[in-house]
Amino acid sequence: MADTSRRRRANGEASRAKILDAATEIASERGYEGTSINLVSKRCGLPASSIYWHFADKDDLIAAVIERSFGQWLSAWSMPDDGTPRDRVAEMTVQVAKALLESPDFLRLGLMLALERRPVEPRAREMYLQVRAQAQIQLREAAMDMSPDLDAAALDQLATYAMAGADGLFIAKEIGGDSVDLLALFDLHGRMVIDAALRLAESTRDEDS
Amino acid sequence: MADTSRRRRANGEASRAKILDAATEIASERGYEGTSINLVSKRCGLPASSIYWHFADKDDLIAAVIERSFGQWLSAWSMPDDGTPRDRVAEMTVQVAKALLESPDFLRLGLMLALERRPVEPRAREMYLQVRAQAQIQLREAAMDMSPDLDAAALDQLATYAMAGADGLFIAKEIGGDSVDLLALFDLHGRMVIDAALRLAESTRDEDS
Amino acid sequence: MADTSRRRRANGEASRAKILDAATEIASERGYEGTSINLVSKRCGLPASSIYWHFADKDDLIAAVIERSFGQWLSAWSMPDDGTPRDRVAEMTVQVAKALLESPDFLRLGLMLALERRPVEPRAREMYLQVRAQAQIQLREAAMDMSPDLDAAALDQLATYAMAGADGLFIAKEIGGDSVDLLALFDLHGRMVIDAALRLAESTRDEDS
Amino acid sequence: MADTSRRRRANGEASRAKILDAATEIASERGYEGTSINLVSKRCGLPASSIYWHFADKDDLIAAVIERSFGQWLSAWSMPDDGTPRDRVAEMTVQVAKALLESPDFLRLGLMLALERRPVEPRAREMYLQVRAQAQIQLREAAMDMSPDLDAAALDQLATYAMAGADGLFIAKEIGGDSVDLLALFDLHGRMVIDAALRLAESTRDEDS
DNA sequence: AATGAATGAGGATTCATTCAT
DNA sequence: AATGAATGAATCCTCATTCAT
Repeated sequence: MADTSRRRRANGEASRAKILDAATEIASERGYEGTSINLVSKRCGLPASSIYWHFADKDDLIAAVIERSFGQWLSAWSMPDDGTPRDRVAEMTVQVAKALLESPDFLRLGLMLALERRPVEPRAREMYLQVRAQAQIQLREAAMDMSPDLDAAALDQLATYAMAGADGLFIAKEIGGDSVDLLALFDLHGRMVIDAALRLAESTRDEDS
Repeated sequence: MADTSRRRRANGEASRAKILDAATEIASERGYEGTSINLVSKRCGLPASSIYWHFADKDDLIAAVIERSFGQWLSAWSMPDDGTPRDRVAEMTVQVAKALLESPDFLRLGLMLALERRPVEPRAREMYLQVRAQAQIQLREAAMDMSPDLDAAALDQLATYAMAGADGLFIAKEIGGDSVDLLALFDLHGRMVIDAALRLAESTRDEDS
Repeated sequence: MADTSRRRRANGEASRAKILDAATEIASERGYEGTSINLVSKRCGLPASSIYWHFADKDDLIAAVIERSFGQWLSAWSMPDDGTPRDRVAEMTVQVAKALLESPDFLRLGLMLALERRPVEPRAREMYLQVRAQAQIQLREAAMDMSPDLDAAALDQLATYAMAGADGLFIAKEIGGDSVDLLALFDLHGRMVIDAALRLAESTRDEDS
Repeated sequence: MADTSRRRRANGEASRAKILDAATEIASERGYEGTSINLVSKRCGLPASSIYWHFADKDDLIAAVIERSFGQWLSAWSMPDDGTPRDRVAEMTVQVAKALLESPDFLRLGLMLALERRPVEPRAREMYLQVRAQAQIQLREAAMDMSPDLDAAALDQLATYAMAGADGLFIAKEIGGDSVDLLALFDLHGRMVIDAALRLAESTRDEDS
């Protein structure tokens, strides 16, 4: 009896989660426009009108998808803080690669949203871009940690290049499927980024002298 | 009178072009689902039914968009065939970067299509993936040209990495806008790919010995 | 504790009043169909389900609005019982005009309900029409008081004309806003009604002779 | 064959008219909110989506209802231009009364729209109010024609009073049905308005002396 | 006395597509 | 070569109402 009442009370949250699960699946497969409320309703078992009890509108729903997925994604990797800078970059690279493999939904939907340029920008796109910007800052800090001599522009370039590689490899994996060895490619990318840091540091020194 | 009839004939192609222009704009802004025939009709000034005179259905229209955009994209760059391998890679890198800057519609739409995973896959997606696969083969050949010692797996990896960088940098430019110096990043990427080729060649030799 | 429980008890009435306030506002702005429970819920701050605790259904709610508004409206004026018949008519006219100015909600909603002709007639419409019918009887009695010689048909006509003027002037005020001097127009109307009574009395005598 | 093709070509207009007929009926019975596109669709036999070929949206549809009804209404009466002013007023009064009896839809819907006070005012309301304003101007001119001595304020008052009477009597007829002799009441109203003109002229003269 | 959650029916509107001309 | 008109299915979302707590 106590359980029943607890379950009843908790149903709100449970339903919300069921809706978000369904919406995440569908949105990461078909993008913003392709995610119809009806489809979500069928997938989660609740009537469409119930979705509107939990979310103001479709925009709100998909923004919530990004928000929740972001939390899960964040918890999947963390900046290591011991070892040489190189070791730490290598470790981080592996973590990011694994995170990409484990929860591709977030990135796939995010990239689709990011590529769109519709007149009224969905709130979800804005949220995803903010998340990306934060990640970029972390990458820049890691770059600074590794090559403290680099100037601001070089750090930006490095961080952008590092993230671009991650995005591109993710897409390669999405398209190529099992024929793509994401871990090996990320390993290569990690080493390339370290090389790039050295190269940029060199050219910085050259300019100074 | 003769002029009029000639113009009438010519209008067929002109209308087709107007429709494709509108559809390209919209599809590269909003993806496959977001491109409604009605919207295209409004943007190109022709009634929706006229679109169906020129194209069998929506799928056919968007496939035609990819087809035409691909032609334009192809004509924007060509594989150089003189100089050292390094020079040729560098030259090609610049050309690709410039082509991305000049006609981003093709890649933007292509990537959106590639990321989507809907049950009935649009013909346009299939077309884009084929184009991509061809490009990958060319990249592999360029890599073999540059480092003839590499084994098949290494060549694949290199071509995949080169293309991933291009995709990722394109996305960075799309999101970052003017704050991203695409040419400089592509230049960096070109050099990184050459380095990677050397590195992979080294490790191949190490394994052999 | 005693206070709390008392306040809890009192909240019942207070909530009911808050709901009725919101419903009155909305219904007099948008009519029967335009008054959605959700809108009322948002305006009064109570959840929709709470509205159903106080009222059986939407029909019941709007009927209650009419009922309460009618009470307020009634208390805003009373039939004077001294002076000459003319003075009493004049006094009543002013009172009605003032009541219209002070609480236009009742009449606005009432007239909207009266004009509608939907298959299932709302209870509120029925209530409003009854109130109107009673008012008409009172007007007829006032007319009889003033011109005792008039026959039944003339009395009906006079009462109808008097009320029609009031309705029409109310509408003029609603549409014209500040540019309409309702008191002056009601004053004119009052005098016209008295004239009409005399005129009808004359023609009655003419027919008799 | 010629007939068929003509009819086919004319179908657009015919469908538009069928839709407007149905919408007029429903809107004048149930007001703006009560007029659902689905109901109109059922009444006119065309699918709901066809209504959107002819009208941009519901607002546009109901505005078109007012526009068309207004044309029909206008053609139902015209200002007479011979006889004494009194005769002309009397004649006009009869015409207005008959027009009210013949096409009550326009006025009923118009009054419902006029009474509403919703945040975003329907275009149809705006149109009805413009029509009303024009009618008021005509009434004012008739008043000036009859009592040239009246000052501007008195003319406004007179025109407002005349129109208020018409509105009020229309409502009385709507509510009272057959028990209300609209022609007799309008006749009374016409005479009252003439009396009022004299009265106002008198008081104007008094003030002057 | 109140409310969070749910729900089926219906709201307006857009969809891709067809067809007669 | 083109288009006005039509159409059924689907879109997002709101409706009045219920019910367990």
